[in-house]
Amino acid sequence: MPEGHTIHRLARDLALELTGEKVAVSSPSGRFVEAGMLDGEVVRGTRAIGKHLLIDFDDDRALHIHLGRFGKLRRHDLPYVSAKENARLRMTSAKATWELVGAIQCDLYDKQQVTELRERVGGDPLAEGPRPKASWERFHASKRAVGALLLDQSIFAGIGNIYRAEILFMLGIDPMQRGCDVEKKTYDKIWALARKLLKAGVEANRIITVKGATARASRRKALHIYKKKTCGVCGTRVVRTELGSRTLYYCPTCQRPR
DNA sequence: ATGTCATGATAAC
DNA sequence: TTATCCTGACATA
Repeated sequence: MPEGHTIHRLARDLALELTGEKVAVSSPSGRFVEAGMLDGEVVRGTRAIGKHLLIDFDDDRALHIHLGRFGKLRRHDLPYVSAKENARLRMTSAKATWELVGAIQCDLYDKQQVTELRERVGGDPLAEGPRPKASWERFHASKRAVGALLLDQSIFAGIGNIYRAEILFMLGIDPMQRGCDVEKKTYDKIWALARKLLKAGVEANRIITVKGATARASRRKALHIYKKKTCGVCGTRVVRTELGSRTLYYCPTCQRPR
């Protein structure tokens, strides 16, 4: 299930099996109407921008996918024969078949739409190079709670609900603190930790934030605070609340207001 | 069989 | 703020 790390990992894995390949593209469910326009075309490459996945074709066209909360892009060995016809997208190269189910978006973008996507989505901690200034500016100008800002994709593209909880806990930040009251130094720490954790997430292909937790660790052992009952550091009962219209878990002792 | 919950985002009020 | 879209796993009955 997808936060930014999942999408970046998919971009990497898909590239291995699709780039330079002529692909058969169809829409078994019929809900990706433009599938036929890509059928038989050659994939030029793949990219992740925050939680958005782009699969590039000729003429600056790109297949744009956003998994939302439920979406999955599943890989199948060849030959793949499906009993179910619920996939919105099926894409087969000489190496594998990939099927898309449950996504919130799957459409064909032209160059202009890709540009608009880039403008709409903010700095991605997993992107190379310096982070965009606009990220801090938006953050610093906001009266909204930090806990809400971490989910704002125009500020931190790729962070989702689990990473939000883990980052705030690991840095001891009160989720209710207003963005405009957060020091630059703290913001920098958030960014750096997001990058580190998301990178680890890409490698493990899952979210692991506890140092030393193995790739097979249970969720309980892999995470600090998300869905926990008590704080592993101080034993305080973890607060479960709603912030930014998502469930937030935090420790009122370790993440005390300041 | 039915209910609940989930790592997301947007349009409409 | 809310309603809505997307699917599946698991719990409960």
